[in-house]
Amino acid sequence: MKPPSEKSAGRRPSRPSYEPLQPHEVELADFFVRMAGILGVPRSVAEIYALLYVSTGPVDFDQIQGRLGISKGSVSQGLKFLRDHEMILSVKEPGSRRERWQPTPSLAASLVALLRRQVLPALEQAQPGLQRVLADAQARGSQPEVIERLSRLNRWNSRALELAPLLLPPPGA
Amino acid sequence: MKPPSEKSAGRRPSRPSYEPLQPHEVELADFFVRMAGILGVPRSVAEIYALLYVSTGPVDFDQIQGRLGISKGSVSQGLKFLRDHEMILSVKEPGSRRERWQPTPSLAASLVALLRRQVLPALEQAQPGLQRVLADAQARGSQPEVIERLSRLNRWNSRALELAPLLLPPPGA
DNA sequence: GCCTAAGTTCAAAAATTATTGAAACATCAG
DNA sequence: CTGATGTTTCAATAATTTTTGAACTTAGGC
Repeated sequence: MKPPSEKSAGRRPSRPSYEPLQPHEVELADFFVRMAGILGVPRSVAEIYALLYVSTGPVDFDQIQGRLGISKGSVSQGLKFLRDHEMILSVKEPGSRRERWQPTPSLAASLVALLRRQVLPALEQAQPGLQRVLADAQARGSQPEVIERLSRLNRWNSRALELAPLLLPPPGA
Repeated sequence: MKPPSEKSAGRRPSRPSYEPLQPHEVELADFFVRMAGILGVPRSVAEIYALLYVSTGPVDFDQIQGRLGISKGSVSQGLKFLRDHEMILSVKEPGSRRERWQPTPSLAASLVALLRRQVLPALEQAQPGLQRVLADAQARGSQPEVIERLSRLNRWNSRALELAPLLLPPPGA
């Protein structure tokens, strides 16, 4: 069933070959890839997460690279992304420099952190601009309909910013 | 204030020139572009929407093209997208074939429709696959931790599908 | 019924985004 | 310390997405 080119003897595999994803793993990866796509997260990142998610224990760098068949660079960047968004954790074995990765306990929390990072800065940065746009429209006596639209947009933005800390509590809260 | 190359006489402008966006309009467009980016909606589409959103009355094809300085093709595709997602409405003047566009009353509803179209199909399509992944993991006796993760994912997916019609009511409801 | 203004289509070009891989860097076991 | 292992960096390339524009279609005014 498995190709016979694994190891020549009962020796430590100096460059172990890794199995490609099993069908059931591919299925899950596809799901994550698709969901990630909606948020603009690259395929390779979603695949890495999926692999950790279905894996029984923590997975190390080389396993990720080998099983997914992607480059070192991609693995490194992917792990960085997932780390930055607090979606994975590393566990270190004693006498080894190697890090092994596993998903954080709550996928929900991870997604929230992800959204937070994308949406909040946009809302914050937009705030003064939106107010100016509204003031502008009022000053130039635009149609009430337009004023109304812009007011509503401003109210939403403010409310979103107020609610944000409640719904999407930052890491240290 | 305005450039003197507008029209040579009091004649009908055979190819009218359109003003580029005003600073306050640019500001709003930037906001929409950024938000749209999060959902993977192209810049030109967001710009078109922003233009309609700040404009006092319905805007026609040529005005959109002229003021945004983009191609016919982009305008056509952008309007198609916005139409398909029920984000804009056309009003037609009598004796003219020309359509004039304005945003639908509720931006919120528009966004909901947009999300619905992206997320729901993914959830629906994933359903059987996710169940299979879980069954698979159980059959092969994976670690309880993995089983637990996959179960939770399944429960979420199901719940999301149940809730979807309530939170994101389809057009005819 | 024509004929033309209004809009659509879609293949090619441009722009953007993701991935690779080789070189640089960092760390720690010995 | 030092050397090899493990990881990151980043310029170059590949893949993908968006935009363009010219050819085509359609609708409706005359």
